Amino acid sequence: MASKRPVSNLLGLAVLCYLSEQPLHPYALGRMLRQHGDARSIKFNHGSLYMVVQQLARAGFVAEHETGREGARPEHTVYALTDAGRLELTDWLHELLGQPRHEYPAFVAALSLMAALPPAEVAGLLRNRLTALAGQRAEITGLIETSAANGVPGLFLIEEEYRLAQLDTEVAFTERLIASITDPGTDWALFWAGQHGVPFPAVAPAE
Amino acid sequence: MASKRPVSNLLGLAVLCYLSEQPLHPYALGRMLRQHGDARSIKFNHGSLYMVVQQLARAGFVAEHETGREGARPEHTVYALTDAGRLELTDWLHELLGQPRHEYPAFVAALSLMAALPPAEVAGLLRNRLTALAGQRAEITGLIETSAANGVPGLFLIEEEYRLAQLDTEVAFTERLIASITDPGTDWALFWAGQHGVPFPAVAPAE
DNA sequence: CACCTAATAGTCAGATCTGAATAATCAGAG
DNA sequence: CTCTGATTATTCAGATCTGACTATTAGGTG
Repeated sequence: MASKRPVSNLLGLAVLCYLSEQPLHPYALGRMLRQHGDARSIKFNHGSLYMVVQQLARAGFVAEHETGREGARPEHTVYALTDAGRLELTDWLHELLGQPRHEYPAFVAALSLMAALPPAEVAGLLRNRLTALAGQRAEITGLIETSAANGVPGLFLIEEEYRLAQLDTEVAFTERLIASITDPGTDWALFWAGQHGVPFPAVAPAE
Repeated sequence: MASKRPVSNLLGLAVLCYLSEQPLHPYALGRMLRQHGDARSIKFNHGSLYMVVQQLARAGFVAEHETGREGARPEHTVYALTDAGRLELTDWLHELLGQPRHEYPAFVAALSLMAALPPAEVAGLLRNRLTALAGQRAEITGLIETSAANGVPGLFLIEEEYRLAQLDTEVAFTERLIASITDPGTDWALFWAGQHGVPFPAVAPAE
């Protein structure tokens, strides 16, 4: 389903969204993304933007609106949303909001392979992680507070609230994990210690 | 930092990890990944595997060990970890465990753009999401239980525990969000309703 | 024993992404 | 008034990824 979309890059969704307001040229789209803070939620890359707009145009979701220049600035091409584009926008949002998709965060990968390091080392690294997470947390709460103070409605900060919630969960999980590793009472701490040097035992998998 | 690595694909990390045990050929690596359940944590693609092994070889992290055949099966090339590869493995794991990196989950993107849909629609979609999340939750708990019953040590299931924690947080967040949307008492519900038709107001950003 | 399905092993064209480069203009320092 | 650095606007080569394709063999079924 997800891969059946002619444009899969989420940057494309943002483009459709902004163009649903008014026609714009790629560079202006990039500016909006940065100003609105949506670049924090959607991976933004100057090059990719032009790429994605091109893809959207090929798929018929956007069309060249006019090509001109403003003042003495370089020439630019303004794109506008098509009807197909408007449909794609709502359909895409429906999919993303309605059905969770399996994802692959880097930390999950690291957790699944961490047995390759000795336990004490992992515990130390996780402690470093905790301080870095505290920094991230401060950044987000700061952003939320200053935004609220500037009168930005809460509606435009939900993604940060979500991130904050996930962050707190990660902190709690990491603390528990460190405790499990350092506490010699748990069963797998000794298993791990015994195992080391042979990181992956031939354990029969579930199925 | 992260982008300075000659091989950035996390599949490469898994390859280094498995090869730290014993030399293997790409197809066998893929089998391990699936059997160990690590394919749930690391995006796995048949084609990418050969790609990544090639990249690792070019970077000097793995080297051709021998090339032969087993039984009447097609010929295959076995790769082994080099010293540089072993260093890269530990360094990479250190980075991933020690420092969180900013990521871009699809749901975050959707949240930041959901204002483009009318609030009632979003609430309905989020309710769908909740049932799907319950399904995912059941899948994970099932996997953890059967694995534990089969004697797989907890150490090899932490990534699922992490996912579970994040999932629960997402459920709680989604429930709260639905409540905020449907409750007419919140400030931004009416803001949203009033705003619709003009999805993105010209709100002055924080900085 | 003929047939079908699944597993084994790998290749490759085409799509996509990234980061760097280009080039012009504006705003402010000195 | 000229130099510097930031902003505007876009392009593109090279790296990377994906999904589909080839080809062989093992194992089971009727």
